[in-house]
Amino acid sequence: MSFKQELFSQFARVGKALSNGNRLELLEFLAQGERSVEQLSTVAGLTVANTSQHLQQLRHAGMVSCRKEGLKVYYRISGDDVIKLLDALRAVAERHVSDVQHLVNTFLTVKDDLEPIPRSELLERARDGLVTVLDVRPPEEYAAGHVPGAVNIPLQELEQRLDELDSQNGDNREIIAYCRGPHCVLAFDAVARLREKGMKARRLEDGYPEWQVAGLPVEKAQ
Amino acid sequence: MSFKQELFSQFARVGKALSNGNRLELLEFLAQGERSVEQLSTVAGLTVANTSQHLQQLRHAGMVSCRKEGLKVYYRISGDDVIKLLDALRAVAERHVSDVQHLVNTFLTVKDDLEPIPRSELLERARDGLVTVLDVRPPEEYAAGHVPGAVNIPLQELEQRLDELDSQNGDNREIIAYCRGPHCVLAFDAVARLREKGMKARRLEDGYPEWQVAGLPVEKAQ
DNA sequence: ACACTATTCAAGTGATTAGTTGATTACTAG
DNA sequence: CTAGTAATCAACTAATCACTTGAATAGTGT
Repeated sequence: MSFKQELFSQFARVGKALSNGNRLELLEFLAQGERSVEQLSTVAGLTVANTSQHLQQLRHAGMVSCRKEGLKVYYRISGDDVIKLLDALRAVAERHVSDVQHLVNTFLTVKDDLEPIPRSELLERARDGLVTVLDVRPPEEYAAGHVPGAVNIPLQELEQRLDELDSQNGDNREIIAYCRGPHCVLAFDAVARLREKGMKARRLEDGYPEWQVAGLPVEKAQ
Repeated sequence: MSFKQELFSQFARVGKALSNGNRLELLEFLAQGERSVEQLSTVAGLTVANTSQHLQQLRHAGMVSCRKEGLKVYYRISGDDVIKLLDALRAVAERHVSDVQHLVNTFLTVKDDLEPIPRSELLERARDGLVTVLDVRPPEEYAAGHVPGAVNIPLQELEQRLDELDSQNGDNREIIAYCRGPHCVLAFDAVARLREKGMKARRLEDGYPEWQVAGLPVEKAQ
């Protein structure tokens, strides 16, 4: 096999890693931060073994790295260039694949007004990795329990820590902010400030307590 | 099938297009400019039928478009975002896949003791008349577009046409060679041969497609 | 040593993919 | 109309891939 062919088939190895919808979904979740195999398997709706196999393919393509801590193995995206690659892929897909355009238009932009988003809808979208969820309460309250996958940035620190949101928020996804409850002003404020910065932001219809009481899944600091 | 899965499997369609070495090679050639199916099949060493099938897959993924003129069908990259995607793929492959690093090191950087020159720097120096720019691609590709002021001498003819370069190159100015892309071996080869002749030669960091996409000026045969 | 958990490995099945071959379509030139 | 060319289509084989299942490994807590 010639050098050229050898080289192209190595590139194709990275391409192969991107050739399966489930793997792309895993990558999207990993783009949010480090996750264990089990977390990934539940969130993607795959068996643990299957998830493990996909993760190993990604690892062989050099797109993710992992670290063992006790029983668990935590996977993470292995570099910013991988995020850039995923964004480039999305850009091509959105621009050229008409079906994607149709899907995105139907499901996203129609509902993209100023009104707050209901809990039920947030859950789906957050699980699908389509939105970034922002918890603007103080760290102690966040630690005691929060919407799964939510990023915690207290309102006072929002301006300084905008970059953190940006990095989690590759292609200007919508940010959904929530706080203590439907009459807590923290989230209103946060949305207003994010919109000033040109980001897409909306408020969750109500706050964490309502979420919890509704029996929706929560995450806690350990 | 859920919206989420639908969306990811559409993205995966683009990923699939990148999952085969022959298709990546076809894309590299198409990044130089429009090509007929037959041209592509000979250059990639595939049968015409096979090439046609690969091209159709690329078309369904929205990465190439085509145009029929008489008997021939000419394919082309369907947008700059596709070039960016290919570069992002290359970047990830280079940085993370150890085999690629090994291949590149073995075949390329050994021959490249002096650092390649970045695009931005070349533009200034060429404008100041400090360097001679050498395009070692075949004449057809050169005609379709090239770096302004570049001299076109295909690699095979380099030895015979050294005098042309000399005449353009009064006081032993530096020669900057470029070709199809950062992994195209043509420019490496050219630099090696020029150095054997005692000339000062370096390689442009990447190739014509990247130059073009970067929005830098290009020249075309009329 | 024991049970228990998170992950990986190994083997198998059905689906998908790459490539070959020969026929078919669309167009041009005589 | 006929011969010839460029590309595509259709049918097929071998290889690869996604996913499942059950067993194996590695680390924790008792």
